[in-house]
Amino acid sequence: MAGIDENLALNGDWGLPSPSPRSLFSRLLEEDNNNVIRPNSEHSGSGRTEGQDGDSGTQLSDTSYPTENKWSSRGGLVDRIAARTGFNAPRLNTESIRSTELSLNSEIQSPYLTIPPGLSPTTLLDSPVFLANSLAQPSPTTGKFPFVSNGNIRSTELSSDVQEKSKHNGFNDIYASSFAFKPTADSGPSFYQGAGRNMNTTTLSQHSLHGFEASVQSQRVDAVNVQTENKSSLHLKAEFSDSPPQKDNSTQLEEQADEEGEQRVNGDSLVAGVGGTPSEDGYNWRKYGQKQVKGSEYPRSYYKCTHSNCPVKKKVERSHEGHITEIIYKGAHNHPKPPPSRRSGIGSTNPHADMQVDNPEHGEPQGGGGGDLGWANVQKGNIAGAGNWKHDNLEATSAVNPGYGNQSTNLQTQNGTTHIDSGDAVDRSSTFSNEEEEDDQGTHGSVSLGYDAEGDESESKRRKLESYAEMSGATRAIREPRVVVQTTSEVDILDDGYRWRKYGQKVVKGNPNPR
DNA sequence: AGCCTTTGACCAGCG
DNA sequence: TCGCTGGTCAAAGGC
Repeated sequence: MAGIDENLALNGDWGLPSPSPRSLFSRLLEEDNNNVIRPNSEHSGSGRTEGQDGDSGTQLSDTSYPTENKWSSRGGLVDRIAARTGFNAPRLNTESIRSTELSLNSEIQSPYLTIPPGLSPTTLLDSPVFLANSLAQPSPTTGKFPFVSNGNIRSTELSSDVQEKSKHNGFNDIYASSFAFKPTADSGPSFYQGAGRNMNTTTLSQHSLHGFEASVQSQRVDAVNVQTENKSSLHLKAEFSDSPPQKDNSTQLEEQADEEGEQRVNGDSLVAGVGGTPSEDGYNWRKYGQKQVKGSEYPRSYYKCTHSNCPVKKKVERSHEGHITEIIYKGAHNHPKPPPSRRSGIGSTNPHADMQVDNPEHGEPQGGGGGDLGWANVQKGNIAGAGNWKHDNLEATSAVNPGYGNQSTNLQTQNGTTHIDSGDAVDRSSTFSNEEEEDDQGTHGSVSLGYDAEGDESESKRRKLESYAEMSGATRAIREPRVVVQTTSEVDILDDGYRWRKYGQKVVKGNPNPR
């Protein structure tokens, strides 16, 4: 939506804006700002922190040179846009991170991303995107998990919470350690390791979202995709923190494949678990249909929550291998999670379940809402929304849990990269990905997911799938230590808490995207 | 016996 | 109006 337009505008940035119109730029910038803000304002009203906005504004004013201005003010945004459009996403300097990280954590050594102290997960969270998300609702995507029931979680809170909770929640780990991809993983790792395939996305219910709808659509991550809704956050955590993207361990991979999770880990995961098996996400699902969807490589399964009167449905696409490539949740549960005991054993084994259970709140959000029935998809969701899915509701695809709240987020991590898409209508999605993905996702990125979706759901899916496939494939193996953050929206992650000024752009050989 | 999955058919929306 | 596509229904069968 607006985001897209904005993006477009931003895109213009990539190219040199015609010099002529400073005013034009400024205007664009302003618009962008507005847009950026908008999402928040629109959705939640909470938008970014004033500071950010204000800053941007100042910068804008400052920018006498269009290009610089843009960058200065929105470098991040631009990048994001670029990312969306397919341009490279800004990269985080992992080196610095590593160093710091290393000092902190020996394990983190992995070439993968680690978030340096300077960059705290918090900052990331704080990033506009996250903020939005946070504002919106806690979601894995946002990085804010619904630890807080309401979801009004601020990055700061999150960060703090995360840290504190990290122990409890994988999610925390994610942030905290987060983004540190360890090759080894170990431990938890299974999540990641796997390689993930993709996870799913979860969507936040926008309605709930105040503003942010972050939906992440499917992300394919080699490493892991995590889609989570509120609850799913847990999954995310696990994935992130735990999973070393690369790793792969075949077993892990498989597990991951299940990725989703944590649940899967034990259970079957994703497939079975999250998506497939209902229970894995803590809820009981009944499959009521399966169909090959055009544009989708894999058949889509339709599930309904077996709880009486619970309107929640989910669509799960699984690869032949059984890995879930995409999960879309529709609606919010209007009931607490059933005891794990039930079938799949999900409960018992599933961390998710536990988590969820533990965090009823998470679940509830939606529920509270009573659920919104609408699909919250970021991916397709809104966009599609027009079509199949309702706007109001977000369609979220989450690999993990659809829990209550419609929040959905997808985290995809590819081998080394993690994509986080949050798709709100607005876009607050950010993706961390390897370059490879960038391409695809760039366009797609969170953007693609949500936004792209606007254009084509199918495409977004395809992209996802493709990327996914790619990820799983060779790409995975090849990881670069670097982390690319793609932000779909202006607001996004670029804002890593730091302000960036673009001081140059160059086409690098071998890289279609200007650097 | 109950629940779930499978699968073909039906329906609705959209171009 | 037709065709395409996605979502849902419901019978049959399995666990």
